[in-house]
Amino acid sequence: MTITVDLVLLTIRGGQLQVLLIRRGIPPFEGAWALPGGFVLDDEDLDDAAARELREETGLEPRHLEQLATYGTPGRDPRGRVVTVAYLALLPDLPSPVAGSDAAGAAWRPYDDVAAGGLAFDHDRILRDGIERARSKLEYTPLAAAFCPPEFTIAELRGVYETVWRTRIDARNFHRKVTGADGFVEATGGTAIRDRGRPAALFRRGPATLLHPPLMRPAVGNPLAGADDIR
Amino acid sequence: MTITVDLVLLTIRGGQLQVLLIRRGIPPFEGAWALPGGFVLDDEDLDDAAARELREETGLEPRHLEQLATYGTPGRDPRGRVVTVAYLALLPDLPSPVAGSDAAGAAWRPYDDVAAGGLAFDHDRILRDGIERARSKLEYTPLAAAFCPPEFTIAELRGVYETVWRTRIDARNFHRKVTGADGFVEATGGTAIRDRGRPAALFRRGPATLLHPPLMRPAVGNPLAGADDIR
DNA sequence: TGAATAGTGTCTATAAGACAATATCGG
DNA sequence: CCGATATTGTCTTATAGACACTATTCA
Repeated sequence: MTITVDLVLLTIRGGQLQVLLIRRGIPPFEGAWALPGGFVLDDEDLDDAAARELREETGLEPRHLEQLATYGTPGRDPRGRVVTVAYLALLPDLPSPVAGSDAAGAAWRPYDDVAAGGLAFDHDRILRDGIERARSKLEYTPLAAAFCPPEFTIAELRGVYETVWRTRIDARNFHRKVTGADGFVEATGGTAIRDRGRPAALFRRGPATLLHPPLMRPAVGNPLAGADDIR
Repeated sequence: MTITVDLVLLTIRGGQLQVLLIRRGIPPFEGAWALPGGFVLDDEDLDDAAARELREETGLEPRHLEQLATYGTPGRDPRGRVVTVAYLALLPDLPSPVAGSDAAGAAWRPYDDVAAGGLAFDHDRILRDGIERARSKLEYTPLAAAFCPPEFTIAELRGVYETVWRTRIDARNFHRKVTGADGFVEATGGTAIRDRGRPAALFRRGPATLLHPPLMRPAVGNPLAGADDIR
């Protein structure tokens, strides 16, 4: 059997959640969009393979990279039995769209434009699982900062939540909650004027890795949503 | 490369969290304890392979079986490059310890006796990850019922939390919270006398798959615990 | 000054946790 | 009745969310 890694690379650009996709130049699924990925080398750890792919596609060192899940349904790749280990990475808005990419057809695509389906292989499902992982991890980890540059304002951090969760959050309560949560963010002392209005204090990510208590997104209508038993 | 599945099978017996282990009869790690597992067949989905192993080891149909993570560090198996997809299953206390097992040396072992280490391959780490997954999923899913028989009392459900979390929970507040959470448990109408005292009402698992709000274990001292970035 | 954004204070509804009180069994 | 466990109720405190208010900038 063959082992590959596939990457769900997410960022926020222009107020939209975007995902890095590659336009396939060869069959199968020629011309279709796919998640970036590649083969795991013979003597390479899975995490290292994912980090290497990330470097090759974006020219970036991993900031947050975590294993998502593994997909191995027979027939998912028409060329033969391929098991893929999917990884999720969250990136700040990059200066150049895809710096240093070795894939000619790489592009950031708004998730909303892609969510309807049409990706190669089983990448629609992998992408959906990655989005859901990101959404839920914002609740109980300080991961939202991974979408931000090293120094950011509370309003920018709030924008991450609003974009990923597709909700509107009260700026004042959010400010109190985030600055009050132990180890979530640390003031740098600096300030910045992002738009009009009073300058905002700058923060960097704090040392916490878990939020107690979590920042909860509003309850999701019915309590039966989100089944995640055996796939 | 070779693909295997390994199972972290957890149950609660005698007030202890226990894990199903197999004593290895052949090298490598001959004589050591290991997680049950086996090869993924050429035309078999990963989830199906895990379910098949579960049946072979316990004679049971899966009640709760979920993918845990995938481990593929070169050298983790001295025989060659083997990538293993680990699964987590939660089982009620079984009548016969390991009914229908095809592995002669299978046994339930208290997690506390095994947590110190000594398992074959990288199974110490896989087991630890499985335990942590179970602990955290009790918070925001109704999964604790997977440790119980089809009908159970609230006190038994509370015992699951107390055992897995190693905490003591106020029986009265727990009762109110669990019976009040929408879709967590449903009264069957029956009652049962488990020990001395007033008979307890029997419940079965409800339709909810997520708890809103979650049942939180007490905050874990420092906020830096629980890192789970790239491994 | 006025518009705009940042940040603080206050109030209220809700939930969590402590714990009293009542219910129902076996002996 | 007594001891034990189940279940309900009450009280206190903490937190979430709504929203008034103040602060600081640019135009």
